[in-house]
Amino acid sequence: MSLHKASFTDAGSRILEAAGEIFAEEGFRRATVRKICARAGVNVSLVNYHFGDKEGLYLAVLTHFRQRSLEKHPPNLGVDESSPPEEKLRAFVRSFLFRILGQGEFSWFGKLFVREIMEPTKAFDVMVDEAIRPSYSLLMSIVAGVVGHDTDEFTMRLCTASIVAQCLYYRSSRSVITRIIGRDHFTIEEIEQIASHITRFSLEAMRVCYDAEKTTGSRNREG
Amino acid sequence: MSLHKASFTDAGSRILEAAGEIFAEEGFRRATVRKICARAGVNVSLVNYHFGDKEGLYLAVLTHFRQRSLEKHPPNLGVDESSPPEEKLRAFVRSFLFRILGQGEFSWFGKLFVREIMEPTKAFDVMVDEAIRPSYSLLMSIVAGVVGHDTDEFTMRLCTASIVAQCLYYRSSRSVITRIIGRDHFTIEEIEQIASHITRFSLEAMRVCYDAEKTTGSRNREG
DNA sequence: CCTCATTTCAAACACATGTTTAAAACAGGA
DNA sequence: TCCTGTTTTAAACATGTGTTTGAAATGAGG
Repeated sequence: MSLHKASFTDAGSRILEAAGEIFAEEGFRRATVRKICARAGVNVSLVNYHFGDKEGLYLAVLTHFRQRSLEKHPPNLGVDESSPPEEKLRAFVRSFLFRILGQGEFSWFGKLFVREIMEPTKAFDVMVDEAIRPSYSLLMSIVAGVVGHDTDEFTMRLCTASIVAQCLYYRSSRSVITRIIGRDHFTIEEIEQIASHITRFSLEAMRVCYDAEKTTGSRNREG
Repeated sequence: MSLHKASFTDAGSRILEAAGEIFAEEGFRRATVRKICARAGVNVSLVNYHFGDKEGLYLAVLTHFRQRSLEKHPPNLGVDESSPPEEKLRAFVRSFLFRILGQGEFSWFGKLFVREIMEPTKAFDVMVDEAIRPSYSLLMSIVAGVVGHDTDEFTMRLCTASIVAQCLYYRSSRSVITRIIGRDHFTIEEIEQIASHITRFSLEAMRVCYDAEKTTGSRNREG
């Protein structure tokens, strides 16, 4: 309160707040500075005064809301280094889904994360270094724990891709999901269900497909 | 030849050809009629003369290239109604991937298909009726064949989503894939490998997760 | 060769949108 | 109160882009 809310009273912060929501909702290109400033209740020229240009504002939004997202949904909440890979995978998928499917400011960075993958902007390099590559690395290490660290890299990449793909789908393809369920957002229970499905689906697939193929039964099968 | 190539000598058809490529590459919004007309080598005003407006051109492109795509990569090539669901799934995934990852005019509709899901335009309704819903229905019937027709609909939707998601990923997330493999297109061999992975991954996942669940009867979705 | 409908073109128009500008409002200190 | 630097504002500006327009080119029929 003392810092977060109070800091959103001056123009720069109000713009940041409005921009976070609108960029997340409509993407960098579709979002107009006029709409952002209208929502912030300030004059259009203030984004140039405070952030240089529209792109500067976008970068400021990214760095500002990254913290919020990660501190709310840490990528491995509730697990430690010694946890079995099944637990780690479940934690990863859950955290990832809540970060991109949640509502409010804690989800804005996640939504921008997905947007940047689907339609990169000039901030793509920054996003890769700060968020995309770390996420993929973490997931790939979890995958390695499931299929065995001696599995060839190409196979691990395919598995990692399959898991990320399933998560991204529920955000990037929400147009067709909206058609089916009639809403454009998920309840917490639905997100949990989706997380469970993706975890279980992927875990069993990896075990049967790749783990078994190598050592044929030497690996653990709990869960 | 008599019809296809010859028809691309007049202005309208040259525009259609150029628009197919540019819309597929850049999407409806980013694509400019000036760029399309420049590539077609005609005056800007001709898209309005022949197609009414930019949107009319887009619709014409969709209906025109849909045939091309489907006749080149039929959704169940090489299988018939009596084939086992595994074969059907493999055929579906292969066909789907080639339609969206291939090169040249046969892939343009597939790429527009993906774009329309990621960022719908006014043509979304048409796309849903003519392509998206048929694809999902076909895949869901295949899924039903794998997990059993008495599986509850929600579970089948989750599995269908997991499969579609993996396919869409390789088109919609090509920005990060390009970062990894250094190219922005796939060879035929790579597409075949991806198709094999997705098929096997999904098949085993569905068998272990849900087919088994039915026979043992007790497994359920936990939180 | 002339006529007229169709097609094509260069130019202009309309509008949205990012940015700049010059003046006004404001805030803190002497 | 006055001064000065900062912040905010309304208006104008620059540019990209879809569309329209009026004239020129084209081509089939007589």
